[in-house]
Amino acid sequence: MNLSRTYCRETATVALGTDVKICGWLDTMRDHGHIVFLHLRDISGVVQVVLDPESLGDLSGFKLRSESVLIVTGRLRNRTEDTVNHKLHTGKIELFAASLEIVNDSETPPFAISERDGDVLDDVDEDLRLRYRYLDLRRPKMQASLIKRHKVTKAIRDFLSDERFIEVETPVLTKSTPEGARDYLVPSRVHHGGFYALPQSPQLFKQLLMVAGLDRYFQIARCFRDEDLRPTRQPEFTQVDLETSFMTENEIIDLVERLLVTTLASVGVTVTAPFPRISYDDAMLQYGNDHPDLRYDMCITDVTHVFKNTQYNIFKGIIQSGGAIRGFAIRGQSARLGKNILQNEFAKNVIPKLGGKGLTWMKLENGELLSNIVQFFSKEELDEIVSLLDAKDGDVLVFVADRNPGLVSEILGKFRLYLVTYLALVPTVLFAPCWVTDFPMFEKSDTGWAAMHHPFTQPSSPIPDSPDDAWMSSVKAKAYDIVLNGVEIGGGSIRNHRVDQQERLFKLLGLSDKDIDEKFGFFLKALRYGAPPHGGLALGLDRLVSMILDTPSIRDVIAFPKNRMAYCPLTQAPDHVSESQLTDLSLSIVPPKA
RNA sequence: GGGGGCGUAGCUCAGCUGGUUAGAGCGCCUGCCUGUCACGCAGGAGGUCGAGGGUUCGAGUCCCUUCGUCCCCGCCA
Repeated sequence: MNLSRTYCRETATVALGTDVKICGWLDTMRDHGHIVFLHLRDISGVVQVVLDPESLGDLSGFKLRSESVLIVTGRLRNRTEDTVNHKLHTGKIELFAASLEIVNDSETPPFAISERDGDVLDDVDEDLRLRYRYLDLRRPKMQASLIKRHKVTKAIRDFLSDERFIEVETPVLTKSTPEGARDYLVPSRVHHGGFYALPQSPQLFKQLLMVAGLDRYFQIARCFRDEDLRPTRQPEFTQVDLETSFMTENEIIDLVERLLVTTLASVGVTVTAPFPRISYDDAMLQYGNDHPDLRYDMCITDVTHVFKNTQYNIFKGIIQSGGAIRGFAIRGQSARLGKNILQNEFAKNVIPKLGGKGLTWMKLENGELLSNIVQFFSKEELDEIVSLLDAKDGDVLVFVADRNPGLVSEILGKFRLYLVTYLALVPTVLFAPCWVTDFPMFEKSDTGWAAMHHPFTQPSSPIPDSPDDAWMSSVKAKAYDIVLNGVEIGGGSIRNHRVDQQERLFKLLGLSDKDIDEKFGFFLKALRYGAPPHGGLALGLDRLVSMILDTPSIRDVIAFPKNRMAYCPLTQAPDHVSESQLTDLSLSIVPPKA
């Protein structure tokens, strides 16, 4: 029989009585002595194979072990009604084996690969999974993740290609530039003492492509940053990097919204454009951070003015010293949040850990505000609070007051997210994207002013000849972040296409003429040759896919990730290199400082 | 860089205020079994309790050091 291969899952749709050949791994086996049932697994799924001495002879000749590689031919037949497996896609049929070839044996794997009855085996130690990643990736769940990632990537490529974007590769060996994250460095053999840097992003190259007139560029680009890792951070990660000429901030936002709507739809996730837009200032006030999770309400409201003339001394003192009072409503949780929890757990325990001094809480029941301190407030004050927070019976109102207004929102923002977990709140929608806009252009650092987004971003107004601190601290950037479910999944900006503005900006950021020339001379030169207005954005592909699949870490959507220590347990990289390699590079290893 | 959790059989874990020979489930090995699908039944192997040191008559358990790993903060234009 010279049969072509059929994938396991597809045997369900092949006509009964057909002879087929399937290839894959031995998933599970049920040996009844004179008859053997086994599940054969390939990337498509699982199908039951029947081994019967009638057709195969003495079965004891087969050394069958889990994860052995088998090629089986035979005839597809119906199962009898009482032997149908409803949990299996191919559960109505089975393959009656005519031949069985054990193509390769397998040692007993260190952890289970079969998902059998839908078992999820994610609780195996991650280090072990990474050490045997090729086995981990054999698990159907992990394969499904990589397949979904592929679909997302393909949808992105298709969409952008249809929108006249051109995919261009940029160098991985490039030049180290100041600011930003720590670079990964690659020593040069040919250029004694010289180092390449791996790109933190293709930022400068994509801008040069705009100068080149490519008009619309994109790349599924690997980026590298040598910083400490997190569940959402790997030393190398993938960005959907794009840049356009002659487009405004609004046009880019619209384009990226359509990109995300289309891409997410391709994997069954629905989001509707336009996405809400929140200014940086509003986000900081209402959610306490610049990446608000809009799946939940509990929006923070400033109520400072309500208590201008309050008799409550704590509030009075804080207002008099320039502080703020803010709060939010926890909807319909009055019954679950007793006085004991609110006072002894939240006010005395949780809020102090978040950096707050205390928590004022009130419950609205039968149209009346109840709390341990309600008697200190006037009826007008209480009525106004109810109105401002749109409080209803069953709501719990919580307030934090502090002399530092920024801290108030920060604490409440953290408390809000704490409550989501504590109360196991159900999100109003599964996927809640939003834009955060109007970022400050600059932020204070230890050494002076730093660019909040990056030093190629255009300020919302031209840089004056000699800007003062008031201008520096108030000017906004033409920068925008895209946030999904409280995670920043991308960000971008309109860039400086005018060389005078870009030079001025570098100087404001404290770069010397020499630094500017050495690090960015080539780039500034390019801007002098007819650089068009341009701007773009980069999306974190790993984060996006991780959110779609709701995995705890982006490691789960990367085929071969590094562990928390930026180490690869599979290949054992990084590793020492030979003396001769070091000699070629004129390097020597200095012992670490004690 | 700071803080926290974890480390006991191949895997996931239990092991109390320190006390005989360290257990369970799954997996693995052997045998039996003709309709199972988390097959079943009978038997078996498998442990330097991460490592080193200390306290103690006695340490998986307490203390110190160290290694590994995960999480939070710093950091991440």
